[in-house]
This record gives sequence, C-alpha cells and structure tokens, in this order.
Amino acid sequence: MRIATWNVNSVNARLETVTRWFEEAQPDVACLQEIKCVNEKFPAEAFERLGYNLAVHGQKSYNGVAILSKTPLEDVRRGLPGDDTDEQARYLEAVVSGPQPVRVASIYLPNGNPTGTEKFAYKLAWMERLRRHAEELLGYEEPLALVGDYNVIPEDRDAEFPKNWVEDALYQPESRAAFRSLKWLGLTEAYLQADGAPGAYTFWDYQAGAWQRNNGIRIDHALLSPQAADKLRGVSIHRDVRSWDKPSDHVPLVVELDL
DNA sequence: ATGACTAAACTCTTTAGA
Repeated sequence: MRIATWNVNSVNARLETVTRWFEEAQPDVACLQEIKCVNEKFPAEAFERLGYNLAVHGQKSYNGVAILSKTPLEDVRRGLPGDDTDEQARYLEAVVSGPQPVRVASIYLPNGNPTGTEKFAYKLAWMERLRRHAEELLGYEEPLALVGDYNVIPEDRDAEFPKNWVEDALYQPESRAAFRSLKWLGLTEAYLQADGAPGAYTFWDYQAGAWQRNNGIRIDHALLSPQAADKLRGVSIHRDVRSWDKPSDHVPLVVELDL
C-alpha cells in the first residue's frame, strides 16, 4: 500500500498538475493539504473518476485538508481535538478500509511565522494538541500513519542553507523540540527509517530561484505507529514534480507499507 | 535592507504562505 502526502497549494488552481501526478504515481491513499477551498468547491468528480473515495475538511481561502483512498474511508474525524474554538481546517483523520485497515491523518501544521507573535504561540499549542491526540491514537495499537506538512525542519541537514532559517518558525528550537516529543511517543519517522540520506527536500520556495539553487527544506513528514513501521517497505520523495508546469511549492512524499 | 512568487478575495491591494 502506497500512502502519499502532498501540500498542493490550492487543489483547484492546480487540478491538472495534481490529477496528472495521481495518474502516474497511482497512490492507494493520498493526504492533501492546503486545498484552499470549502468542501462544496472541492473537485470531487475529478478524483472519483480516478477511482478514489474522499473525505474533505475544507475552509474558505486558506488551509483545508483531504484524504483520498481507493478503498472506502471509515470513522472520519474532522478537526484536531483539544480546542473547540479553533476554526482552522488543518486536521482530518480516517480509517482506510481493507483486509488490514490503516488509520491515516492528513496534517497541515501551522506555519507559525513570524516568531514571537500569537501565530507562533498557536503553532506550539497546536503541536501540543497533536502530541496529546497522537498519544491517544497510539493506545489503539493499530497501524497508524500521521502524514502531512508539519512545517518543521527537524535538523540542520534538512535544509540546504540552514543559516537562512535561524529566524524562522520552522526551525526554532521550540518547534523542533515539539516535533521530537511527538516522535518520542513511539512514532517512527518513515523517511529517516527507510532512507535517511541528507539533501532530500520536500519544499522549495517560489521566490528568488529557490528551486534552481536547490534552496530546499524537508518539512513534509510521515510518522508511523509501531504496527505500521513494522510494515515499512520504503519511502520516496517525488522531487521531479517541482519542475512541472504550475507546480506546488511542495512535492509528494510517498510511504510504501506491506499492508 | 529589501524583494523575490503564488493564490484567494468583499480584487486594481491586502493577507498569507514558508
């Protein structure tokens, strides 16, 4: 089973690019972030034509997450528990049905810039809510994949030019510590486990020729429960998609499990 | 020191992204 995560930076503005990738890569499950539309505006038919079932948690203009699956989705949960006043659509969870079901979450973790503002505080609070929720999910002792745009650069080697990021929310010690504390619950970071080579990035800014200079960062991640990590076969980053016409600034990350 | 791109919307600028 191939589970993909991809921040598409507007599913409607980029529908042709996104569906082209689906046709080529044929993921069994795909978690999308930054769909940037309400549920009613999600281009459901385009994906249903490709054989996908879908769950969408959208929002006007910003954020928005979705899960697409070739098998039916069950136990769909919208929103991250822990704050009833949070209206940002950044978390969607569902169980992918099949002989060996997998629980999957599509995560769009807050950016948090600029640091020292309420946006950064929101990022850290959101990460703490995610940690608590992940702790509960791990208690199920099931195959679980928490995938998405974490907006965290875990280590120096996850940036081509680490010095560019020292003031950035994605690279603050607090952001990185929160990411580590999530992993320390007992989650396996799929890329490090299956590959781990430095210089692999998932995001290149649109500005200042970042792609041409390979000024990239690795901020899209897949965290696996022990029951899923045991079945980890491999991970691939679809880097070439960044050079397509009308690209997202993120590229797909694909995890392959023996399930 | 600044801006560079891209998208969305109560669009001819502003906000947000990372």
